[in-house]
Parts: sequence; structure tokens; C-alpha cells
Amino acid sequence: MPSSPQTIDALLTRSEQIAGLTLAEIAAHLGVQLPANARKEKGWTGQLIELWLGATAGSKPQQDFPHLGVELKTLPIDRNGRPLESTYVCMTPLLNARGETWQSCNVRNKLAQVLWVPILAERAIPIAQRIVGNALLWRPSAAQETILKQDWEELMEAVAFGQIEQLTARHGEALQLRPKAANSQVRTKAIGPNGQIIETLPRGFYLRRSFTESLLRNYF
DNA sequence: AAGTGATCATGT
DNA sequence: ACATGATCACTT
Repeated sequence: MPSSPQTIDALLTRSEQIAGLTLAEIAAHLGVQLPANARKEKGWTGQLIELWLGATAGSKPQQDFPHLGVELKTLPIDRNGRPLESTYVCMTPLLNARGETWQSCNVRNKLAQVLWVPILAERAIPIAQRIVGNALLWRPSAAQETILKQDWEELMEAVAFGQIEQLTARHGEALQLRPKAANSQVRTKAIGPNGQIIETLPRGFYLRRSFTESLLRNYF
């Protein structure tokens, strides 16, 4: 069981060791079983890489490597290096939307420094044969942070003013709000149009594919 | 093909 | 119920 890296250099070295390997090879190193039904175990790849890199397992709303200030994200890409999916960031606070600021919010905290681990993961490739790419440690540029901050403030203002039901995935240039729940029947409390408490579908913040694609391009 | 809304597994 | 890890699946 890998221990948690104590320095960023150690983390990067660890990530370099799996560049070019298939997920089956990494699973074998770790003694992890391949998923019987990969379509259902959607988080398996991310958890495998977490294990290899020694991320703190668990479901706490924090960075994966708190002592390093680094968040880990696997990023499914096609053969041209284009992201195949949007990237989940964190849950959207719907009830205490006021009292949150960009400086203090979880989105900013998680995106302050991200180790992106690209995975060649076209759907036609069986999960065992998917290949890990070269990881890159990213910090948002001033321009990128400006966009993220603007999106976050626009979305959270709507949430704070009881407009959650009017928000869709079409809002936001880089950050979007989408459902984040076991199914569409799940409910959580939110602020309603008249300031009352309403029940609504839980939402999460996601990075658009176009945003992660552009940040990848800056490295290659 | 792209984008949005829905969903699956697991741990606390 | 809420948070993590995300991708699936349907509409446009």
C-alpha cells in the first residue's frame, strides 16, 4: 500500500512511474481486481490512481493531498489528447450560499493546484487496456482564475437569490452546475424564490470540457 | 458529435 | 443525506 508522498517532487516522481502503463498493469502492481462491470464502476480509474499515488482515501470535501495543497484528477482523453468528459469539482452549497466567497469556497480550494492525470480512455478501449499519460501539475493562470471566479460568483448569486431552479448546465463559461445525485428523485434543501426553504436536486460544480482542453493545450 | 441531465459505486 | 470517485445515456 503506497504511503502518502511528503513532497510535490515525490508525488510527481510517483506519477511518472505509471506514465505509459495500462490500468491492468497498475492494478496488478497494487493487487487490485479489475472491475467486472466497468460501465457501472465509474470511479474505478480515479480510485486506482488515488491508491497508486497514496492519496488520502475518503469522501471528505478536501484536497486529495492536503499537506501538499494538491487535488488529484484523472482526465479521460481521446487519442488526440482531447478530454472526453467534463470534470466534477465539488458539491454546490445551496443553503448557505451567502457567506461564501470566492476566496473561501471549495471550488477555489480544490482548483488552486491540480495534478491532472490523463487517461487514454476512449469507450472502445476496454478499461484494462486504457493507458495512463504524463501527469501535469496545474495552477490556474490569472486569466483562468478570473473566468472561474466570475462563473462562480454568477452561479452562486443565483443560488443565493433563490434562483436555483432557473440555473442549467448552459450557464457559466468554464464552470457549470449539473445534477450530482444517485438519481433525479433525490432532494436536498435550497433557498427558494421568496427566501423560503425548498427541496431540490443536489447540484455539483463541473469544469467544462472546453476549459480542461485549453489548459491541457497550454502544456503541449 | 456535442452538450445536458441522469446515474452508478462506495464511504462517512 | 452528503461527500468522494466519475461516466453514462439521452437529446439536440
